[in-house]
Amino acid sequence: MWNTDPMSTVQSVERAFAVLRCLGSGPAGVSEIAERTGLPKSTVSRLLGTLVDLDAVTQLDPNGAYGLGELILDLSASATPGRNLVGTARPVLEQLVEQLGESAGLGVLDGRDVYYLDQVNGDREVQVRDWTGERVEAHVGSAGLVLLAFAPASVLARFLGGPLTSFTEQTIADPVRLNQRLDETRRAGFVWCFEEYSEGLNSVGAPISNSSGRVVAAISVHGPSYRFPANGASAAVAAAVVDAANRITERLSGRLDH
Amino acid sequence: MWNTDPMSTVQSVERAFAVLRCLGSGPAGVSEIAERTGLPKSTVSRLLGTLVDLDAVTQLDPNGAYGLGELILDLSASATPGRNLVGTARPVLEQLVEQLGESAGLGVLDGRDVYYLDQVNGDREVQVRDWTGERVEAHVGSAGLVLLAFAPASVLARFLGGPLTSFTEQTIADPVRLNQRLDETRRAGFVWCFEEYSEGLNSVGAPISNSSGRVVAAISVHGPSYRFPANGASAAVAAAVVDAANRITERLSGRLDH
DNA sequence: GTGGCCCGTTCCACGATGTGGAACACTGAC
DNA sequence: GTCAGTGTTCCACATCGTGGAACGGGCCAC
Repeated sequence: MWNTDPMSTVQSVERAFAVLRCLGSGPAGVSEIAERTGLPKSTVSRLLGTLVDLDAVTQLDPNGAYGLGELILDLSASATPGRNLVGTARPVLEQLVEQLGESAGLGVLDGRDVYYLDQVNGDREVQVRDWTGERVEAHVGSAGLVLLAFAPASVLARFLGGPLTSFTEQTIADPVRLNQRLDETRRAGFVWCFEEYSEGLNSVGAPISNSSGRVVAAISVHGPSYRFPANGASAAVAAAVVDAANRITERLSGRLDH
Repeated sequence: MWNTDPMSTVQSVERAFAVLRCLGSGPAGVSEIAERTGLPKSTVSRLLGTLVDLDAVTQLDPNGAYGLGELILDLSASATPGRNLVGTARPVLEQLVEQLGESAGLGVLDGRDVYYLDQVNGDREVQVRDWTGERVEAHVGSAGLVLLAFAPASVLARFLGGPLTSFTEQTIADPVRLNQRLDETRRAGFVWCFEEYSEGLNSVGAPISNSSGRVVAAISVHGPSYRFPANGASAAVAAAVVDAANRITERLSGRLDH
């Protein structure tokens, strides 16, 4: 490894990528990777364990070969120009806001929080403030609930084993009740939140999947509880949000571009 | 981060992937990534620098946003089932061997060496032995020369700045002459080696590109110098090898599968 | 023009983390 | 059963990654 950079680099990261590059040629075992990279077997084994944890690598059979994992495909979907999440979702959010009259946002799961990547605001005088760049605990918002509902079982188990903060009297902070709710969310494909994060704030969220079929983001529409959802309109609103999410999903997988 | 693994993982690698996942949502700057990952800006900057070095990340503008780099696309081409290099190349190598009667191999650049991933052997009594799983310094074989010729300028500069071993009287171990030779190789799209690694061993190599257009491997055909290439046959043999390499290239990009 | 705020980059003392040799468990061939 | 190969795990230790702080640059308001 010839490092001509004036600034030092992180050796462990370089080594991990050396391992990944080996796997880029096809499945390989610990010994072959060790031979090719010049690293000790124990180091390779530990790096592979880390990469498996991250889903960047998958173990093809126990005590056997490793191959590249789903995360690489996930990331590559975004590395393709024109296919990044924020840019793809933006026009769809704009249409949704025009259709429903309320603000719409885009969020991703980040640790125990939803991180809001983008938001398109309605033009009413009373509206939900912009959350772009902010984070909220995942269990108190519709985007977060959707992301939890479709998260891998290990992620969800960890989340439910951690602290659940109550923000209002409506917050569901009991892990058993929350887990049941996530079951329902998975079945319905969307979820409504009624004043669980903040008094007077309602929202509905639906999942966005990438080209591998993994839920990687969620959109939500939120408004003041005194008018959102309008009486009898919650099913239609939810359907519009699910439809918008599905459109983003299809754009991410490239089907609508052909 | 909830690590339920009995064995520890490599924190630096996890952090690097946390950064990559942020960029999976769209371009972002150091401060945003720092906010989202909870890491200090200096750590994020250094990780990004490392990832840029590795081509996993690209800096979209100086003092600005970063995005995912080509390496992710490179890797994803192999993560897609049925698209790994060795499996894709194998049948083409078999046809080539049947056509030319000599052994054909597949190699990748690995440090200063070619690493031979696969080889299909001819059925003659006198043949070149199998090099699968072995490595040879890149400048003494046709596969290695092709890989050097099409390597990024920084990789080539480093290589030429390092020691060049002579194996035979024919070996070109002078960096200036070698560099000229690589120019010619780039123009021709293939290269012949005559007894430069071992007396009595000739070979011809051509590059394989992935779907991003990067040269990621090379194939070579090698035989005993007393019969390979046959008199007046070098151009036809080279053309067959280039044609086979191009077929592999097209299969890797998925065009022939449609 | 100046100052404040933001951005990303670089430095360096130090301790936290990654290391790699060795032991271990498993598998398959003879 | 033995041996040679595989991949996994452990742990003392030293090397490497860290993060606060300084820095330079750009932008905007006054």
